[in-house]
Amino acid sequence: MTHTATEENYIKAIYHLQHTCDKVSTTLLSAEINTRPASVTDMLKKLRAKRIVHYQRYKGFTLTEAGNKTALVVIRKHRLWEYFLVNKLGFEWDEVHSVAEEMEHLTSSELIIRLDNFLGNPAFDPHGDPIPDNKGKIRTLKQANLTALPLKKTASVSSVKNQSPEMLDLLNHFQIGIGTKLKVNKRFDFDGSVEIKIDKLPATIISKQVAQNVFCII
Amino acid sequence: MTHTATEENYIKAIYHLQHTCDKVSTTLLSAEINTRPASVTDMLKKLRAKRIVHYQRYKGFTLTEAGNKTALVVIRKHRLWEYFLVNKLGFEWDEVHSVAEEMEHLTSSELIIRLDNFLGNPAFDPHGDPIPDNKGKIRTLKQANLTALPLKKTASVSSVKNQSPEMLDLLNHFQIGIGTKLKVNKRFDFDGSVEIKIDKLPATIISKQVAQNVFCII
DNA sequence: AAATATTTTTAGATTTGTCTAAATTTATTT
DNA sequence: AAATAAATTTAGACAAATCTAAAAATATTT
Repeated sequence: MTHTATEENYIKAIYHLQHTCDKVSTTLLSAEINTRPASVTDMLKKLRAKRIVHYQRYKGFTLTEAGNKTALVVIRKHRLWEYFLVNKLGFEWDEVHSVAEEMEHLTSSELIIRLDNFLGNPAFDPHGDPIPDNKGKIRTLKQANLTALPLKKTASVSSVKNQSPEMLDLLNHFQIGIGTKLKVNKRFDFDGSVEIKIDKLPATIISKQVAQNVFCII
Repeated sequence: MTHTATEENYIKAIYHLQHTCDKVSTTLLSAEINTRPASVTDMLKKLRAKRIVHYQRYKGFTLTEAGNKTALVVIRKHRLWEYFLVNKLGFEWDEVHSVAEEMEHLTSSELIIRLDNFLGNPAFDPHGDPIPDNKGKIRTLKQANLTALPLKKTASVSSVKNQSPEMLDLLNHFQIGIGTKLKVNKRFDFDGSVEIKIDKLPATIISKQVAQNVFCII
């Protein structure tokens, strides 16, 4: 069964919200996709008719098995295109999201198979988020942010939670990117800041706010 | 000003039809884009309001200067994506049209600038059709098909008019592609067929129908 | 538990692009 | 030039996705 771009956006949004709260509410989803609650209700009826969501009026909703599968296909496409945009076309991290948002709705499945091969079947997108494989399987990593990492052990940066331009700007300044090897020397209880050391660079201190957003493989 | 994907399809279709007949009719366009004449009339009113077409009821229509510009942007995008699909993702000629048909409506202009550079600013797509540059300029070639080419002079295949899978199949069989060097040895008046010679291959005869579709730089 | 507030849904309207059927205009025959 | 045929447009309807305003259900407060 095929879905419109709008339906796909709803499905993807529900998928993401389900990972923060197990049953999604109308208002929450409406805020996520910038529509009015009434519009969400209308769409939910449509998605229920297509057996994409479990939904009872006034009771919230979740994706069905089919809905989950669809969400993973869309997320796969989104992340593969992000990888393409950054690694082939030279975009920066923070510029690719809105472009990939459009590209994820291209319908050709042959296109995605070939794109995936062209890119070398990447497992993670430029922000470190895992790319579902063509069966919908996600390779997850055990990760910890810089406030939780064991001290004095070299670790590799694997993802960054806040992906805003401001964050990118700061990380560029510290010369931190996905794959950067670093270790945490010390944590300061006063303000939660941490001192980090990257090979060949002088040790620096980064704020708690940043440390909470930078994740490493453990 | 921005246009919907549907509007872009109308604009592109009008552009192409204008190159076969200088004023386009409702029925002709409706056949081209598989809609009913009534739908075309509706869209023409919208495009006229946007100053994309010159249109008087019952009198046919043509693109305005702005309409032409828009058409060239869409065609540029279409052909760049076709180039990408064939030369980077390994699609065959005849498979790319419908995929590019979707990709041409991606809206990011930054994307197209970067794509163009990534591909090496190609001047011709995989079918030999010229790719308008970012100012809308088309580099045209003086071309002649195999029924009109001077005899015994080596020429380079530059484009193919009919781009169906069946044509591709036949051309693959003759080992003719864009850029192939060949010469016409002889034309047969009886059926209009022509004998061609490609370096290192035995001479072969191709039908008039094929010869009319294969164009070379002269 | 009653009153109030919040959330969710319904009802009805709007926009985009399409359709059919009927009316109008233009073109072609006789 | 009248009659017929073909092309084009209008009128009215429909589906998708949205909205506002009002009604209904659920949650929270007192």
